[in-house]
Amino acid sequence: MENKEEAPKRSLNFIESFVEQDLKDGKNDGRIQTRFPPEPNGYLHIGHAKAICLDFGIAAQYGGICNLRFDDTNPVKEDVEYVDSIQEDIQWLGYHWKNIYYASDYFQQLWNLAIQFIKQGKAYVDEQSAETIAKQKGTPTMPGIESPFRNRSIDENLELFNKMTAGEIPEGAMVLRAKIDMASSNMHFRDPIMYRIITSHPHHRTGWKWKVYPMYDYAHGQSDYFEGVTHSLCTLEFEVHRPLYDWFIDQFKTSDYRPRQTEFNRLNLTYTVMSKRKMLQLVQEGLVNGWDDPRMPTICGLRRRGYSPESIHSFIDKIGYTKFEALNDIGLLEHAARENLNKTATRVNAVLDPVKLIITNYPEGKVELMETVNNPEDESAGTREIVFSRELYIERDDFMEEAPKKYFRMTPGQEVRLKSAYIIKCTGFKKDEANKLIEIYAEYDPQTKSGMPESSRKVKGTLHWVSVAHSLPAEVRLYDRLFKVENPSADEHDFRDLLNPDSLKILTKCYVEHSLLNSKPLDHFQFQRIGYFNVDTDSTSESLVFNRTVSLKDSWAKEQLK
RNA sequence: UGUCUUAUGGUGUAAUGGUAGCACUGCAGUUUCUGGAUCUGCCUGUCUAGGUUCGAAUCCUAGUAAGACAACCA
Repeated sequence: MENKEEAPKRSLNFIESFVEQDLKDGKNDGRIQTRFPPEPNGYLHIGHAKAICLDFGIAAQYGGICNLRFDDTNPVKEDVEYVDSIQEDIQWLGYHWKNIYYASDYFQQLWNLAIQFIKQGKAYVDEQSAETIAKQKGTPTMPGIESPFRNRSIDENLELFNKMTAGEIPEGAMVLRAKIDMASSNMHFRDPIMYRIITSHPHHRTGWKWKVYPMYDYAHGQSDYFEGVTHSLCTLEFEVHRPLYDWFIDQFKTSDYRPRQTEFNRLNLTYTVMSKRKMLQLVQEGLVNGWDDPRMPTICGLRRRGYSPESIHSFIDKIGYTKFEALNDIGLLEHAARENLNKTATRVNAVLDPVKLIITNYPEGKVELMETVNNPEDESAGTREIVFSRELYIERDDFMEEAPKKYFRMTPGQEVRLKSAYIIKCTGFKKDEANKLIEIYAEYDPQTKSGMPESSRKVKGTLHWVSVAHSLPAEVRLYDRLFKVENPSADEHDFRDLLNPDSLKILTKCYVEHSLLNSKPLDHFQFQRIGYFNVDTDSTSESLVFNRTVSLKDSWAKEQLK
């Protein structure tokens, strides 16, 4: 008899439930197809990662496909620069699209369909100004009024739309509008604009070919339809667009197939901003050092900061998908990073704020190779050797002239362990005229080398260290949250006034162990007792630069706050 | 004086009419050659009022609060 333990059933989120129900109902011949539809007008951020995980994840989970489709219907804002970075970021996250499409692939098809709308009396050319059209639109609580051009003849509409298309009409002079209902309680039904004229900018793919460009509401749903998308997943703010999404498709669909739009909550993170506009401002005004500044919530920023794709997945998995507009604690993202890096990062020694420690009874000129484990959480990571000598650097924080009772580190008369080396006892120290500590003295016990029986002696504190003569100088960049307040977007002040002045501290006089000489940009490490760090893209073997991804939890720091 | 949507511990999220659970945070302890990690325990919750039901976080009604919608942006 097998005693099979029932697999713990992970509960489905509401979108998975919809998909499973659709599958059960046999909709769309049992096909599952999604798409990730970024506009190539900016860099992807962690909010997009949430959408990416859902779009690609649902497809993978239910044996469907997910395409990447660039929603490139506004040449004024879009650029190939973004097309490339978006692809790179998606791949870095570990996803593979079935096809790459562009909304611009459908320009002709969309245009043909627009002609059909005109011929059916469902669209008309309006030649009022943008201001007039806006005014006539009414407000959410007041109905709009109809355009005087609303009822012109089909022939006239056809002729004018052709002129628009041919570039004979100046930008802004005319638009094509769907003829729906100016009194609808849904603003989007008040004769939405389908096409506008843009002659001032070339499109990044079609050049100067088109003079008219479709608007989102018309282009997006129809592109979904043309592609065979079954589940069109987007964020909550598109909820009010859904009836229009459905309306357009109802006007021309010829079979049972139809894409279904479902909205989920977007990702909001504490202590940061996620809006493209604000991020662009931070970059353009030099408040951060570019889109990939490790403090930015962009995918490239997180990558450079040292977040792994796994930790991002894990984070997104933890926050879930609902219809509740939440504000997620960035602490959870940091937790996900620690959880992942704890299992994977090689432990190394780095001293960020060095002070010299001299082992007075250790022979001058002698060196020993000490074996140390690369990762106690992963035996397969193996061991390596590090160099021990008479003169070491330790952390300035790890010494106190007069220490409180709970201080387990170096203080005169107290024993500490040097990680992977010897137990030592502090015998003295030296200060300069300015009363600044410059040297610490200690004696080692030769019988306590790691691995020897005496080394199992109980010692409260263990310190990390590097050998003065064998360590490498390095620059270390310490990052903290970008903003001082939890929710900068909800604050009454300008978000730029809320930036955390201490979000970046650059330490230039650090020493790291010699093995880091061979490290490559983006390699992850744990600097023992300090935190998780990775090699910055600025780093070279002549001049090492590390970024702090996230600190280790520090219960001593907490203790001190009491 | 509109339409749509949402409301479960400090935060996020489950429970699909039947014991309100999980994760993060916090606190206490265990353990440790990282004051890390591990392990254990604890604190804290169904917006309000009615109704339906043997039974409601869940269904209904009404409130309250929050969000979205009035770009020739997506």
